[in-house]
Amino acid sequence: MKEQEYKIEKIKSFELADIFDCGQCFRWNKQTDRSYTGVFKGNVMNVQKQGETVIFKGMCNGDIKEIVEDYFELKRNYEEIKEKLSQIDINVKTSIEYGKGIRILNQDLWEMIISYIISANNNIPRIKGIIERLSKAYGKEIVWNGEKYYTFPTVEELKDVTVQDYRKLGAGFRDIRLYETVHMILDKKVDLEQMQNNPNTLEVREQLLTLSGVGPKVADCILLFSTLKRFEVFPIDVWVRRVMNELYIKNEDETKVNKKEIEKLAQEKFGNLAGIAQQYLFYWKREA
DNA sequence: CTGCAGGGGTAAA
DNA sequence: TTTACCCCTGCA
Repeated sequence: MKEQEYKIEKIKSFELADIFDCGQCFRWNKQTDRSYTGVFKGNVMNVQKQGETVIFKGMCNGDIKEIVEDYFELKRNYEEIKEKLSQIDINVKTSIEYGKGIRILNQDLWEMIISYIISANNNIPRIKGIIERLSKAYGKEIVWNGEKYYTFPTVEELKDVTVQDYRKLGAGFRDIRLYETVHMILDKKVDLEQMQNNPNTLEVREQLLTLSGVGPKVADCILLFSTLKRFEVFPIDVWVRRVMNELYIKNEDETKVNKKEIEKLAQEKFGNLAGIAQQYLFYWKREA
């Protein structure tokens, strides 16, 4: 672990608020100077933007340039993606103008599984609180600039955690699901490494669905936001249902809109970029 | 101030 | 297809 800094000038498709507040991550917090600080993959990092320059500073367990390029997926050409999606229709185009700086982060698979189980029927401030307390209780401490930070606990670090312990952290009824999923992964009932190497998205999705607390929406979020990086999936929550109904389906009772219908529509319209389109639409509709 | 609905779903009935 | 579930917030 050592303190490092990395700077990128003239960066495109990179806005801090769009990236960190679009609902994909739970451990990045806005600072009083408008920069964001977060903990990921054993690193603590602060990101600030000055004009078209982004400055990354942090306590990193490797070369900061490589860590940043991997986590923010800097090789992915968002200019091209946005160009392509903008041609679909005026709604998508508007949503992209609104969230032009969104990038999907390459987040740890294991962390995403646990985080999105916690997210079920829950709101963001509370989700963040539970994850923070979980990390503080079972993760490793990193001190940086006189502040204490905590890494997300590994599977092994949660080995002896009981259902009651999760309940005490405020996880609520998700306690048993966390416990069961941790043990399914520990016992290799589901093999994350194998999952990471499996190119068949439907197969990986089926495996994720066997985990306790992982239903269709949570599975799709894991597929999209983790290192699995499957951009063809389209997570459907109440907001996505709302925006898809408003823009395209126009059913007077939004709760009656069939999920299958939304999925089909998303596949037809957005194809293998459905997941990214979902992020632009979701962020646009929820913030505006 | 108290009461109550509802939230970025899942699993069991 | 419907319902309960933890806990916090917003609002009557």
